[in-house]
Amino acid sequence: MSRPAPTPAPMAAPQGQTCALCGAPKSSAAPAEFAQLTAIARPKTLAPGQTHTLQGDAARDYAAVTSGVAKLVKGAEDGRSQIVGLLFAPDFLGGAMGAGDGTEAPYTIEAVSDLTLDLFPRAPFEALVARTPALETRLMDQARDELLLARDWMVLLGRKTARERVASFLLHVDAKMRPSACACAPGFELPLGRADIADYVGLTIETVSRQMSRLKKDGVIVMDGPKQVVWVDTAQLQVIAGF
Amino acid sequence: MSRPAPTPAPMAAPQGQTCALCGAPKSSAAPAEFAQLTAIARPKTLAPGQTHTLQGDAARDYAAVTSGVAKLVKGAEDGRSQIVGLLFAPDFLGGAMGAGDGTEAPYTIEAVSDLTLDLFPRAPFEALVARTPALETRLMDQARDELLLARDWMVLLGRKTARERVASFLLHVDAKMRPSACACAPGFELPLGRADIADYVGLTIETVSRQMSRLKKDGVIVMDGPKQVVWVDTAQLQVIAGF
DNA sequence: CGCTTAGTTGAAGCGAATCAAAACTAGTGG
DNA sequence: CCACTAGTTTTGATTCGCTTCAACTAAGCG
Repeated sequence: MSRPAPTPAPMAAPQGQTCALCGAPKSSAAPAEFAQLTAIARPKTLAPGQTHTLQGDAARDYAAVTSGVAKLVKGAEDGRSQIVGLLFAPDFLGGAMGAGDGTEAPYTIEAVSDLTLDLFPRAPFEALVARTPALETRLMDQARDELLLARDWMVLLGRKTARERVASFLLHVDAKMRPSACACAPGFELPLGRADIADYVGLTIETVSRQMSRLKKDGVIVMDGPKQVVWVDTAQLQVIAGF
Repeated sequence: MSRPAPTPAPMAAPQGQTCALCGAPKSSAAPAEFAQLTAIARPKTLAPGQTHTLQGDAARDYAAVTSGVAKLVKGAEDGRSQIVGLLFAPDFLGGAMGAGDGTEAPYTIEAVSDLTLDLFPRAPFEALVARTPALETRLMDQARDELLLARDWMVLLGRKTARERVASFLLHVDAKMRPSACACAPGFELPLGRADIADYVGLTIETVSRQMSRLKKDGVIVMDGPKQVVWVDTAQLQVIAGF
């Protein structure tokens, strides 16, 4: 859980990303290799709750998150659903499409917060990748990172207690929302509501709430309202989160 | 769960794979593009329980399973462990190594049955991949398939009941062990013991055993001893396994 | 034949889900 | 600014499914 993520090179950063809290630039400029990406990018904006792709639809374009947070959701006809991944800027929606042409998308992509995407039409994107080895490498790296994260999450879902899951989740969001470059307050805003957290860690809303209350009571986290995390004892959380 | 897997081209097949049950050839000959792989392959044999790589070790070589079944295991210092993937011939151990050079392996690779591997030393393998686009594509496809499977398993671990998990597991093994080409008896041998099944589906040995007994009692599966599955009602299992 | 290991079955305990209701937050309009 | 409402979060009481603990059975092997 919570690998430090060795400063991921941004996939596409037309405008410089800035920290939502302190306004400091979040990532350095995109390497020259990726400049051509911006040429074929088409921007798209989504409000919270809106979906970009539905599970079962044909996958049309490739896409990258330029701001906000999106979730990948699976399952659900009888109400049960599981979030299989969260996407923060500047993540790329790589594995989000099925194999070859016209295969149906394996999960629904939904905006959690206000979300902006860069869409890359299939044909020109694949052509660009074919003649840009550096880009292909990045794609491969992202796929590997996603796989490692998915498997970490398998351990969480298969073997961890409710307390451990919530602690792990907080560490994960902390790492994603507060890059080392940003030196603002030692807290962050939760981009997800309790229902989404529950879907991500495989618990119910009530259990998540109870565990959050317990962490507050134990002084491991300090909050201001249900979404604003003012302070976290990272070391302590790591102990609680377990292996 | 249990996507039909559109006849995966074998990664490396020095000798033709044969069905463990009926001896029929399991997969067609390897495409010409992959012939050079066999040139750099070094075979390795492992007995059940032996490990190929330990979680935390430096990843040395790439590898492919040529026969038998291997498991990828995570976690474990306090006894809890989770199997994050099973490898059947002719699977490739792609995501099994960390990033770049000398990064530590993210999980332990252990033989479940008698296992034979083809090892590919890092340098020549990467050189070969760099000049063989078809191979690179195969690698990418495998990574994507593994990611999809890992996320299917996240749904299983996060949201399914014990009964659904065991049914899903049986379907998964059925699909892996009984390729459509093989027309032998409508059963298969479980390559894993109850303990490994439990680690894979996130339950305890006892619960797995109970659910298996229930499936037998309900007539959904017929067994001869604890490992030999004589017959399965695939359609019924799919209903039980849930979405 | 005893020993070991794997699997099955039973009884009791516990952690998370479920059911239910109160407290809080945010948005809207008087 | 405050009252009103809709949605979210928190808290409590109870239930249920899985785990835990424990005994027993079956198969492999010196």
